[in-house]
Amino acid sequence: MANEKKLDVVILGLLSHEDLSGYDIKKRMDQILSYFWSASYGSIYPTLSQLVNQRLAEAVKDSSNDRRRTIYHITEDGRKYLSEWLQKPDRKDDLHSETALKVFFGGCTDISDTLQQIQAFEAENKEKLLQLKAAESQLQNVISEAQDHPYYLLTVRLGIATYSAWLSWCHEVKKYLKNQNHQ
Amino acid sequence: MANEKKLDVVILGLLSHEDLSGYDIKKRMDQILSYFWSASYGSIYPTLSQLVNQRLAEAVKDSSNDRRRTIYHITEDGRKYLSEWLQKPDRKDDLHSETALKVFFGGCTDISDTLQQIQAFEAENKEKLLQLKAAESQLQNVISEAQDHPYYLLTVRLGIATYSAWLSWCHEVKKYLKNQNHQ
DNA sequence: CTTACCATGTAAGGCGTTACATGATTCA
DNA sequence: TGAATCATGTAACGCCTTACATGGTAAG
Repeated sequence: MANEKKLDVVILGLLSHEDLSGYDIKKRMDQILSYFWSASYGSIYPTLSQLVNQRLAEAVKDSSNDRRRTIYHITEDGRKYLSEWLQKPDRKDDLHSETALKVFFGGCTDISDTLQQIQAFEAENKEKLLQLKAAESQLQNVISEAQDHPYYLLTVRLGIATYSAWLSWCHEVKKYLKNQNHQ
Repeated sequence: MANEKKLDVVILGLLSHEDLSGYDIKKRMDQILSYFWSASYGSIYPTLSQLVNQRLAEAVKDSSNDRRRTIYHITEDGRKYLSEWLQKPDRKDDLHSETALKVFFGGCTDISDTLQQIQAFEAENKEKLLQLKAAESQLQNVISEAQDHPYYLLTVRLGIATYSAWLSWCHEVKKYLKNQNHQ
């Protein structure tokens, strides 16, 4: 099958800007990609070894630091591989939503249960929206300083658009459920 | 680990309305859950066996038809299990977006490549939005006929909200990229 | 008669998480 | 000196998809 695994290109993408350790990569992913991509150490380190085996990245010892630390550097082949992936028309965009599932099957439980789920979902979305708006402001201040910043900003805007839409939906669901509850 | 697998409750949810075969379940999921949940036969059939082993569902032979066909019926334990899951506060809502990834790393390739990705993404979203709006109209016509319809409608509204937001984002990205291209 | 759809199921293998294991360094 | 953070890695295990295997029925 065409490779379903995308962690390799995500890592190459991060390495295309700067050399990073496995630990750094995890941090970057948690900070800036987390709302539409995630990975654990248990997949990051093996993928890094694999990238080295395929000559898409090189392991470089970090001499600037006492700590045991391996930083990785993207190779020319790695850049080519990344760029080919960016040109491939295959894309998959999946939403896996347990909240949607719990609303969908809401008829099987009390309205108050579904209402609680929605309120929790709403709170999470508000929190994430705040974070993304903070990131947006920061990026707008430094937009001209690096070539990649406009792309980061566009991605943040996707997050903002998505969470805003979900928040509106939460209002709609709450309104409906509360109305039902009082009848 | 707390069970990550949710296919069992999805199937129980579908069985809570009507008895279904594995084949029916797949069809239902493709038709009405596909934009926020999916599954293949390779996971549906084993999960059905497992539900029977756990006494959450029963296998019933279908006598109304010549064809070999096993339909499944939810048990009281199954309903209890579903309802407990609906009350549990744990929820996970994940967006896995390769389009976002391709925009994020857009600086590593030509603007025209990213533009193409966005145009394809836009076309897919328009298509899905049309489908959901058709589903919305249908549901609004029969809203009072079954207790679950309002919940289905709310879920469809989530899809509409999400795809509309993504379409607006596509416009924004296109505008930015085209502007860059002409400078 | 052949295409499309109905219908079920298994095996191989990929992908990823969690838990575990280990140990250094920094800061209070 | 103890907690937090830096840092890497493996093993077990779970979940899921794809591909394969099989065969019936309806409609044109």
